[in-house]
Order: sequence, then C-alpha cells, then structure tokens
Amino acid sequence: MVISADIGLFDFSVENSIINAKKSIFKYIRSMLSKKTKYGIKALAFIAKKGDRKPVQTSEISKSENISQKFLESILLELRKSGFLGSKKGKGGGYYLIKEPEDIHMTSVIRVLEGPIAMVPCVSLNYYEKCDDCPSEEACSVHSLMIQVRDSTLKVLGDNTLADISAKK
Amino acid sequence: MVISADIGLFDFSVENSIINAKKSIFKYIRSMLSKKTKYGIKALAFIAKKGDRKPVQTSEISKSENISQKFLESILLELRKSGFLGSKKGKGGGYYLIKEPEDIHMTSVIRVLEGPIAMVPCVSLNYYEKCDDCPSEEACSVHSLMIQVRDSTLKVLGDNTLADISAKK
DNA sequence: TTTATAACCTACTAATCCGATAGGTTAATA
DNA sequence: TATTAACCTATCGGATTAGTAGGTTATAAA
Repeated sequence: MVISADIGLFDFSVENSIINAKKSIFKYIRSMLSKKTKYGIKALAFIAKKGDRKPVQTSEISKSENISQKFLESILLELRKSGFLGSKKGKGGGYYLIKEPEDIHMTSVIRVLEGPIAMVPCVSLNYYEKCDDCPSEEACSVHSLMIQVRDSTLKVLGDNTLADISAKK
Repeated sequence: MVISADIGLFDFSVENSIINAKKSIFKYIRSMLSKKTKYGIKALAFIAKKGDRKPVQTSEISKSENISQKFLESILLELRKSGFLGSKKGKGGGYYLIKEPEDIHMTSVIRVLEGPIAMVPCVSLNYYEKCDDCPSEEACSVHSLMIQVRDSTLKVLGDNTLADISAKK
C-alpha cells in the first residue's frame, strides 16, 4: 500500500487485479461436512472394520487415516461421551465399539459431531430455531424446499449404518 | 483465574460449570445454507411472484423480506452477473427476471450463491477437489455415503424450479 | 513398586468466513 | 437539472474451524 501510493493509479489497479486473481484461484470451497465429523466417521469405520472388540489406539487410527492425533483424540473422546464408544486407559488401552455396527446410524453420528442435518435451523428436527426474518414459515419460499432436502438426506443417512459404510470392498 | 486460585478446587469447578452452561445455552447452530443464498432465493421468489416483468427495486424486497438492503444489493448484483436477472438503473429501475421461472432450477441458483451442493468437495460435480488425507476415494468410508447424499439432494433441488417455490399458497 | 502407556483435560491460536456497514460513483428517468 | 436506484470498493466485528501445546489420570506390565 505504501509502495503503490507513489506509483500511481494504474499500477495500483494492476496490483489489485493480481490480488483478486489470487483470491479466485485459491477460492475456499465451503464444505458442509466438517473435518471433525469426517474424521469421526472414518475412525468409527476403522474400529468397526477390525471386527474384534479389542481396544484400538488413537495413534493407530491417526497414522492409518492421516489424521492429526491430538485432534482425533478429542473427537473419539466426544464419541465416547455420547455413547458410541467405550475406552480403556493404559497399555493395551484404546477405544472400542459398545454397540453393533448395524445399530449405529449415520444420522446419530452426524448429529453428535456436526449438529443439525437440515440445511437451515427452521426445518431442523433436533435443533429447531425460528428465523429472525420470516414472519411465517408457511409463506417462506425456502422453507418447504429445505424440508424436502432434509427428508431426502435423512433417508440416506438413516438407511446407512456403520456396518454399511465399513463393509470391506 | 487469579480469583479462583485462592478459593479452592470446588469453587473453581462450579465456576467452570457455569461457563460450560453458558456455552451450551448460546451454542451456535451451524447452518449449511448461508443467509446470502437464502436471501437470494427469497428475492428471486419475490420477483417471480409479481408476475409482470416490471423491474422490482431492492428497497421493496428488502422491506418486505426483512433483509438488509445493502447486503441484498450485493446478492442481486451477483444474480444479475450470473445471468438470472436483468437490471435497469434510475427511477423506475430495479431487477427483473430474464428467464422463465420454470427454467430456473434451484441447483443452479445454489451453485452460484453458495458454491458446491455436495457436503464434501471430493464428491462435488462442479467444485471437485481431492482430499488431502484420503489415499483412495474407493477405500474411503465417507466417500460413497456422501455420493448418496449428494445425489438425493441434487434430485430435490433439480426438480424444484423458481416456479415451484414461488407458487402462491 | 516403578515405569510406560494411552486416555483425558484445559487452554490457546492462526486463519478464515459471514453478514453487514459505510460511503461513494454511474446511469437513467422525470 | 435533480432525483432515483443500480453499481462499486473497502472495511469490520464476531464466530468457527482445525488444529497445537502441555499437561494429568488411570491402567497394565516390568
């Protein structure tokens, strides 16, 4: 900024166009599924794949799935606290499933790690929240559309269990 | 912190539980659809509802739909630049549709305003990006799940046009 | 009984985005 | 010529995400 101040308007705008070009090249692609949830699902699938009920260490999952170990620790802890996993401390410890993979639906995993499945709080079943702006949900053009999206997503995520997604290929 | 240091452990944990309670009360509910997109769809529906091709002012939409006018301006501008709207300056000016509402699918509106429809870039049709961590997309437990979600969402959003969502109720 | 292990806990951070605001300029109409 | 409304540029606070750092606690093996 200080430099371009005495170069003149033309150079300044050239500089700006370069900045804008960079912006568009490195455009951030918004992901609706956080890494936390993604890693959580992957970790659950990893544990389920092992089949036996022996505890699996965070370090093993972390290496195998290329996930930061510390970050993974916090995720698995959360999954334990919400009843998906059991844990054991010390040598030979780790995390293990406390339910059958067939009984773990993706809806519940995502709800715990990510939050609402609906794209908009005003159509969320578990995290409902009224919109500030809408006087009437019936009159809202977005509302019914988002209900349709929610239901179709719910169908897919409800039909898929941990057993399905961890099936060996 | 300094205060609780000489009150003892018990009081400290009480204090913490209050902080945690506050956190959960004011928990931010993540919305997958940005306000930008939501406002954009609402504005398009508003314009479509009017039926005639007379330009609609930003101020009118802003008031009627409770949207910040300046924010709305930028959204409508973007919709014009991406070919959904035409505009006219000066008195009696505004924005108008340049396509039939039946030909405006929600998929295209959302792709312009929001970006990818897929929950994860590695299954996005229009904004594909490889994951850093996954060595193989076939082996990824999340991948095929997200493809299913994408396809079901795409079906709903592709089936719905501006004509559908702006139909008077 | 000590030591190693691995879960568990608390705090902090950089980068980034969202939603909005502010203050203008340009073009068209009356 | 004045008004109108689109158009443009810059900036901002608040919040989240994806970690990192540095510990403490419980368990099993030595």
